[in-house]
Amino acid sequence: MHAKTTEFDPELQELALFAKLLSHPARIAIIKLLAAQKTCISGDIANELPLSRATVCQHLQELKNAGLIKGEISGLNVNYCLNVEKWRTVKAQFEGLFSLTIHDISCNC
Amino acid sequence: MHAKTTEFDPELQELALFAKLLSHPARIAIIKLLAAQKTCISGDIANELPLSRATVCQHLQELKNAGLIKGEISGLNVNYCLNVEKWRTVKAQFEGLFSLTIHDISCNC
DNA sequence: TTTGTATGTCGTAAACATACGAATTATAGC
DNA sequence: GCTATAATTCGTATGTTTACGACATACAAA
Repeated sequence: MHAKTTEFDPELQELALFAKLLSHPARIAIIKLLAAQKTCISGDIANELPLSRATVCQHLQELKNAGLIKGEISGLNVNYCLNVEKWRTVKAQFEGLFSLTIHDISCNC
Repeated sequence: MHAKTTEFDPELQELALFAKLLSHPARIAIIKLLAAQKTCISGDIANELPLSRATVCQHLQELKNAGLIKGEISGLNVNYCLNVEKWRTVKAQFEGLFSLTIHDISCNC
């Protein structure tokens, strides 16, 4: 994050961070897989995506650091799942933005 | 956009691009200002944000290139406004994501 | 036509994101 | 203990974003 972004309203900063999480198709794909419980296992997730294991792992860590997913070691595998609590928070933030009342009557563009 | 992102489902790519638009607090702030019609004029928008005019202009162009806002010259000023049509499209895409049914019962994390 | 004001573009520096091979860690099973 | 396997971290190359001063453009009004 650039230094300047900290000068914005904290709510705006948080929403921008959530948006950044969703700003790569791999991360959206991961969230969708986990929501559908098609697979939990790191390797299986990597196999579903057109990226190397290393890159997928990087995206997984990004989602994990943000608290949006949780990971749990199970033998040789690692199971990931959505943090439903956090997902609800993200959803609520976006819904706040999208429920803005739009006053576009006086606009001539 | 990296070459690899084109290998994902086009719907996912589009949503990721919309998310990228919202991934900077300045751009969210601009959208909120325009939605509230607090101001339309480029210079006034710049004055509301803790960034230089040049940088704000860059963010405005980014939103404009994506079709999310429209700009119209009016004498010395430029009036911007939200493209309500496009905003509805963005909203619908996100709502699609957030209306995912979550199957987290079998997950132990 | 000159001057001032509002915008936008250019060039560029610094920070950040994406991607992956190679090395590392950690567990399972022999 | 060894070996195989799964996952992650490291190092690094490449591309993108953010930020802004300086310059360019375009209109208005003196």
